[in-house]
Amino acid sequence: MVDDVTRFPLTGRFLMGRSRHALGEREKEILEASIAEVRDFDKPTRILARGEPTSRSTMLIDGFILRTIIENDRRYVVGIQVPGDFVDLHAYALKRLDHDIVTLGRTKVGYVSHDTIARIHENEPHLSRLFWFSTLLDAAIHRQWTLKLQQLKASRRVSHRIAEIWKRLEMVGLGRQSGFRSPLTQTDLADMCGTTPIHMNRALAELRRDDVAEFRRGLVVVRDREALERHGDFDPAYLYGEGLLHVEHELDALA
Amino acid sequence: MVDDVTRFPLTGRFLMGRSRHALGEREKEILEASIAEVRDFDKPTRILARGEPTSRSTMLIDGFILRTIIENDRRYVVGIQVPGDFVDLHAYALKRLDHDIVTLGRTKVGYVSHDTIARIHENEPHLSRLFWFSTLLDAAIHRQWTLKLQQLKASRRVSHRIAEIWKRLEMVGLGRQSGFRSPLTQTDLADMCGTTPIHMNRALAELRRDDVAEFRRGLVVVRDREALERHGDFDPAYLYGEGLLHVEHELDALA
DNA sequence: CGTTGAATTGACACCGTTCAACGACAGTGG
DNA sequence: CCACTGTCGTTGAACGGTGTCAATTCAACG
Repeated sequence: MVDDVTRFPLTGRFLMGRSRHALGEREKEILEASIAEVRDFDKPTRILARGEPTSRSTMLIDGFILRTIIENDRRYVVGIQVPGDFVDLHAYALKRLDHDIVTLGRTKVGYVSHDTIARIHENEPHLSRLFWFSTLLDAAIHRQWTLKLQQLKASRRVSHRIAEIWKRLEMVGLGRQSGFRSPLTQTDLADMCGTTPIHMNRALAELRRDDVAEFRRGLVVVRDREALERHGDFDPAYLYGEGLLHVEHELDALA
Repeated sequence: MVDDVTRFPLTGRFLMGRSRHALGEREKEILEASIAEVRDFDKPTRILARGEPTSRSTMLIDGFILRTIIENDRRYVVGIQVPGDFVDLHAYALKRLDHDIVTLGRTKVGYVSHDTIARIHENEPHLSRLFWFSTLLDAAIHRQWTLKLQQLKASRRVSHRIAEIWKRLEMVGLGRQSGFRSPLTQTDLADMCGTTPIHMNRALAELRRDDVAEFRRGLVVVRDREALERHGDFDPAYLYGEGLLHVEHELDALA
C-alpha cells in the first residue's frame, strides 16, 4: 500500500511514529480535508503573534516552526515544531497564545479553521481525543525542556536538543543516517538553550572537539549517536513514540 | 446563592478564576459526581510514579502537589499544582506519565476513573472541551517556566514562582492579603528554580534584604506586591484568568 | 533535652555573560 | 571583476552568578 505521506500530502505525518495507526481511514480523510488553505513561506515569518486573536490553527507540513517570546529586547525559544505537528492546535481552546509562532527557513503550512475543529470535536470523539493527545505531547516536551534547563550545563543542553530534534524528525520519516538537515543558526540554538550566541559557539566547539556532534549551517552530523544521547542525558520516553513506553496496546484501547 | 466551593466541596474550585462560569449547573454536578474516591494524605506521598500505568486521574481538592523527576540522584520539580487543578488529567490520554506526582504537606485528593472520563468525553463535548482547556493551561505554565529559567537569575526566578503561586491561589479563593501559606521548603523552591538549596537560601536572603518578599516556613509574606512582580518579571497573562487576556466573550462563545 | 530536618554562612572553583574585535561567506550593485 | 554589505561564526579577557564542600545554627518534636 502506498504510504500515508503520499496519500495524504498535507496531514500524512500527523502522529506518525506515535499512534497514527490509531487513526482510521475515514479519520485520515476527514483530517486531510480539514485543511482549508495551504501557504508557503520562503523566509522566517511570524505567522501568529502573541496575544493576537485567531480563529484557525496551523498544521506544519514542511520545514520548522519556533515558539518564541520576545521580552526585554531579547528572544527566547520555548518550543520547536517539526513536520506533522499541529502547531497551534491549542489556540482553538485558548483563542490567544502566550507566544509567537514563527517559521524558520522554507516552510509549508496548512490552516484549519476553528469551526472545522469544533465540528470534529463534536462529531468525532476519537479523532478529537487524538488531537488532545497531540497537545499533551507538546506539554510533555515542555516539561522535558524545563527539566534539562535545570539539570544540564549549556553544552549538554544542546546535545539534548539535537538528540530530540533528530529523534522527532526520524519519527516522521525525515531523519538521516547520521543526523539531520535544518536551517537553525547558532543563535537559534542559543535562544532555545537559555544561553548567549557567544557561549553557544563555545559549546558547539566543545561538542566538535569531543566528537559528540558537529553542527554546521544547514546540517547536523553525528558519528556516534549513543555518545550524543549520553552526553545530553537523553531518554526518548517522553516523546511517547511507538515502542518507547510500551503503550501501544493502551493507545489501541483508546481507539 | 451559596458559592460553588460550598455546593461542590470536591470540585468547586475547578476552573475557578478562569472560565468556571462556562460550566453549566448540570456539568458541575456531573463533575462532582465523577469523583469516585477521596483520600487524605498527612505527609508527602508519591501518589503516582513515573512510567506506572494508571486508569484514574487525580483532582486536587486541598493542599499542594508537585510534579517531580528524579534523575542522577537529584530531584527536579517541573510543576506545582494548587487546589482545583485536575492534576494528572493528561494521564487519561497518555496512560503513563513522564514524571512523579507527589503531595506536599497535608493534602486531599479525589480520584476519577478513566472510564468516567471516557464517558464524559463521548457524551459531554462541552465539558470535555473544558477538560482539554485545563491541560492546555498546564502547558502554558510549563512554557512560562521554560522562559523564566532561561531569562532570569536565581533570585528573580523565585520571585516569579512566588508571584505565580500567589496569583493561582488567589484565583481559586485561597490567596491572602499579603501572601499565602504553603508547606514549601527552601529545598522545594530550589528544585523548582533549577538551583541548589544553598544558593536558594542566599537568593531568599536577598529578597528579604531588598524587601521584595519574605519566605518563612509555612508562610510567604509580601509587603509590596508590585515590587515582587517587577522583580520576577511576572505578567499573569499566561494564566488565562478572567480579565487577564480579555477573552471572556470568546470563552463564552466556547460555551 | 537530644534528635532530626531545615536554614545559614564562608571560601573557592567553574560556568556563563559581556564587551570588543575579527574572520568567513553570500548576495548586491558598481 | 571587485568593493560593499549584512549575517553568521569565532576568539580573548574581565567579571559576575552559581555550584560545591564543610561546618554551624535553628526550630520542631518526641
